[in-house]
Amino acid sequence: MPVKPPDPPRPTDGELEILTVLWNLGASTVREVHETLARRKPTQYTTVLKLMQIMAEKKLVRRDESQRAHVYEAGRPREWTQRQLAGDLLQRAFGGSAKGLILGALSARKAPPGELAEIRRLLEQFEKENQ
Amino acid sequence: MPVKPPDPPRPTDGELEILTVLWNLGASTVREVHETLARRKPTQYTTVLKLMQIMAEKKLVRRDESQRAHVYEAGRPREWTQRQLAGDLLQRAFGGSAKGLILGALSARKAPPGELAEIRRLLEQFEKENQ
DNA sequence: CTTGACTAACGAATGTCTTCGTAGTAATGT
DNA sequence: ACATTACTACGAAGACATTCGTTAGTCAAG
Repeated sequence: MPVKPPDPPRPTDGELEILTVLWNLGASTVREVHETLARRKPTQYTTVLKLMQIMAEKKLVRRDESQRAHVYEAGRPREWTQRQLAGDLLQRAFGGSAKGLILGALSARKAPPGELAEIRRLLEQFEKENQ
Repeated sequence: MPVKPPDPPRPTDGELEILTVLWNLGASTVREVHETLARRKPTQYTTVLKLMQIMAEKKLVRRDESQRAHVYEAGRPREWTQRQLAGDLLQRAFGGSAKGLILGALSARKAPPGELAEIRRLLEQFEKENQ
């Protein structure tokens, strides 16, 4: 019987920033991630390195050590992690009420009308699936 | 010129559980919060007390010390905190895309058709306001 | 062969979150 | 008055999270 690998834990704030870079760039070295991150805020190279090493232990990223400069890749696709995070907040802060979470999101940042229309289409999609 | 009180920080997981109890019960003593919490998971009284004391320092809760058993109250209404948390996750994990967050939430937990209809009404409301 | 650049690894310091034991104090009952 | 109960306050321990300095290995150029 195959053993199912356990889900990696919820990423911390710092870890999520690195994952975002990896999702945007694809598999990258520490140097590439550091360069991207350092553009937005001052960060030491070894800080990024250490964080990514820990993330590898936690299985938040995969590491390819075949090259001298190890190549890191996000362990889960962006959508999977986003679903986890949304579901987690949904339970912890909204008692499972998707309506509450959506109201909170829309109140926090007024979405432009174009996006609202997209969201409406998304919703119709879900209603169709669930009928 | 009046000084605006700074926003309290994002509550941690444990703090959010306590806030949820306070929002449900209204102003309460540590004992009341502990009793409610202990029903769901084993927790020491002093653990809850300590957490609530720290939350008072952080202004996450207000404390009325006029009675021997201090009375605590959530520092911000539930909706305000929910909006903060939703907005925070929106920025950190979804690059500000409300559509992404909503997709994540709906994928994480299939909402019943009744709730989907409510969400659609909510959306129409927002489209009306934004036109 | 030596030097310098690049990289991983490690250890330590600091801060935060969570938990719990202990002490002191006020209220209550006998 | 004394013991018991109900609180608050405090300190410390353990687990993470974050940051950074230092060391050591590898490689290429001079």
